[in-house]
Amino acid sequence: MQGVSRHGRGTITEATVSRLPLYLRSLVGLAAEGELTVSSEGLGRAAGVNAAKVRKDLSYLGNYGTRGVGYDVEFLIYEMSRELGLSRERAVIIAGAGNLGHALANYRGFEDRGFPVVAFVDADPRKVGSSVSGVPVHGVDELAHLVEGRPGCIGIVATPASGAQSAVEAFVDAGITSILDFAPGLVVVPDGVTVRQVDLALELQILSFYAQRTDVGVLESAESSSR
Amino acid sequence: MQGVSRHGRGTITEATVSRLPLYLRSLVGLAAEGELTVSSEGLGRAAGVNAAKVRKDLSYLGNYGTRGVGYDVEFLIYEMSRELGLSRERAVIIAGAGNLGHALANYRGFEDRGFPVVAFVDADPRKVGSSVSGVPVHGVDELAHLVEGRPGCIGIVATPASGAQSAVEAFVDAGITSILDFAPGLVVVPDGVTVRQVDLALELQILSFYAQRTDVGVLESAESSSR
DNA sequence: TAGTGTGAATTTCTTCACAGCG
DNA sequence: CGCTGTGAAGAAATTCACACTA
Repeated sequence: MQGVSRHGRGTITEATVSRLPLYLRSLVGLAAEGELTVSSEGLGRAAGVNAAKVRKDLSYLGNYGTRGVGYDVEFLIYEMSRELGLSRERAVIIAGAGNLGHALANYRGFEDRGFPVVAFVDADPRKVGSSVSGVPVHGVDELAHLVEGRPGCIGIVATPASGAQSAVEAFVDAGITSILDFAPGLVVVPDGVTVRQVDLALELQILSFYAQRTDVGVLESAESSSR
Repeated sequence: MQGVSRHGRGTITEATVSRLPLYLRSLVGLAAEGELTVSSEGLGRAAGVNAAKVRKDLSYLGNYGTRGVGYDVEFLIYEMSRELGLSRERAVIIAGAGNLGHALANYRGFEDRGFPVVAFVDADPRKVGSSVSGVPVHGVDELAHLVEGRPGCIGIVATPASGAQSAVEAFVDAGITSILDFAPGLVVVPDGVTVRQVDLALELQILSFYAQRTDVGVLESAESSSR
């Protein structure tokens, strides 16, 4: 992909965008420790990223550093939050009030970071009207109404795989353009809609690949001491 | 990173490794629909990847295709499973028997895809000895014993952020080298240990960035019909 | 003929290295 | 001097395009 065009200077690439939240997380930590400024070196150490990359990434946001000193922690938090669209809260609506949905609704980390879970929607009429950890369960037909007055809210798909495509379509029809999808399988969306998929079993399979290499290494080292 | 060296032909790159499970998922779906062979075009469509990339990725595994025909679905499933180290089950141990841990233990998708959740470990002595959805909760000190006789098993960190580093260390000390980490924050591991981090709030922040671009577009299109 | 396998071209991402500023 | 900001170099990943073959 070719980078995301922007208001200010040139473009921010995908790779950079996906690291900004990482920096933000680290900066908040540094601020909590009372640090007033931080160098690219220091921020890199905190975020697990090398210093040159930090500088290049931050340079996309503007010239916020001071040569010989570093970056002002609070100021950078402010600018980065703005860039990430975190200046205001974004409501989260979860499709699928099952196990995973419950866990997500209970997860404090969302609300804490400005993403309050405001509602479930579920296709099962028996669940509609109930409420889970204080979050009400609505019918899918109420989605448009839920989105109203909550511009820029985010949808989470926590349905079984079979329900994912229709959940996504319901979100899109209701005007939601940012979706986090936990269901395995391909979903098709129109242009202008962003979907990020988190497939947990798929993560385990990737780990399995690397684990196997270790397995082999262990077996090998029983015979020789090869790497 | 520089690619993962291999037994057979050259190397498989990181990017390719992370797509293999995607192909596998699609192939299993195709097999269930009774497809016997599939072209790179068809597999790409099913996996959401372009055909040239599919061919290049698969060529790392070997010359498994037939010109003019495509790939044998069952055979490719077999070879890919082997490559991913899925020929045998890999037990999963979850650190942290909280909300998220519960949801993960209940998630059928793990067991179904060859990753049975065999145990929790938790630092809270009040939880030790109990069991959640049929999965027993052990003390951290029992970890080494749990890993014994389960080579190549995988650890999942589902603790609060504050407990993540020590959970990871406990896993590593017990001989686990593949870890899926749901806690936000940097964890440090020795060489030879693979950690994949899934930070849910971070995913939402990335979505927020793209959502903001849409927001702006909406505001703009109230004045002009740009875009 | 349809579709693989792969060199070569292209694009994207990372890292280097250093001029220049506070 | 210390550290940013950035061109330029390098590496990795993607895409093109086509020779080749079952």
